[in-house]
Amino acid sequence: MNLKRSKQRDSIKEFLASRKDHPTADIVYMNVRQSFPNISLGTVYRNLTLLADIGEITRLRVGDGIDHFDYDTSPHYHFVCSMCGSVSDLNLPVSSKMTEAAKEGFEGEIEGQVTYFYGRCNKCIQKSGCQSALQHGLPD
Amino acid sequence: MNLKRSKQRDSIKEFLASRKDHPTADIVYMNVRQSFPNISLGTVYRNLTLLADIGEITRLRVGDGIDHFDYDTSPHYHFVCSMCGSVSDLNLPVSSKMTEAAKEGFEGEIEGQVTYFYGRCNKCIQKSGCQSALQHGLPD
DNA sequence: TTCCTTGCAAATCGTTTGCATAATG
DNA sequence: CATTATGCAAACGATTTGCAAGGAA
Repeated sequence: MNLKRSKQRDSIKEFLASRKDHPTADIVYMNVRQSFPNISLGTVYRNLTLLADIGEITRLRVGDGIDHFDYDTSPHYHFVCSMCGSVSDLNLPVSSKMTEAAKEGFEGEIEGQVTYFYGRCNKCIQKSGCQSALQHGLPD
Repeated sequence: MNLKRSKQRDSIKEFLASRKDHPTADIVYMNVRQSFPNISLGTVYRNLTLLADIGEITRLRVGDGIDHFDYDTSPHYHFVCSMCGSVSDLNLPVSSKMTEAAKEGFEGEIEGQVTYFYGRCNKCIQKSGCQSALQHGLPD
């Protein structure tokens, strides 16, 4: 399976690299369309999946049913706002202690763990004088 | 929002209580259908959502894009097999240390965290012999 | 010229919802 | 009786896929 460069894929990578939040496929689509008005959603999905498969980006599944994508593939934790759904990086050292602990007495191979934190982001706290009914599908 | 008992809902709860794995809506549907041949998938979804909302069961989102449901609402960790997709309980004490650590220096409210472990379950290890890392998101 | 990539549209998958009818309290 | 729950089917949103045409090596 040999890769051939494409301007669309380059543009998708470039856009992702420019953002510190973690855009969804649709956000990527809307933005890349400004440089490539004819690009299709399918192409965006195909490239995001491909880039994730070869390890150039990370696919984030944070429980809202929508995939988010992160240009930063180094291990770090994420925070998900239950009100607005925004995803951001957390400044918290990554520890493998829990994974190690989980291996104890488990008959099977534990390769890793997924952890994300949820709550209310700063912006939503400040807005919250007015009550927002919009809840995301995160466990309470 | 008053509840009225229904045989279908009882049956769904009963089925869920009988399983230590964490069935999807479809699995619940297929099984409950043996007692209620006319039950619809919609009813199963409606009841699972309702039960999760009132806290009688837990909705599990483990990154496979399919919701799993757990009759056990007490806090505990889960293991997801990357090969067969099965979800099982882990015998690992729940700690809030990570959540506490995450709150440090974060401008926003962290309410909790979601953690699950992944790898290969015992059954899949025995079936797969030597070929190990091949199935893991690598391009074909 | 090979075969990877694209745009487009249709298809898929899990889940939700509108509606008329049935069941519950 | 006033509501809530159901079965059915259609609608939904996110993602994938088949195909013919375009583009890179």
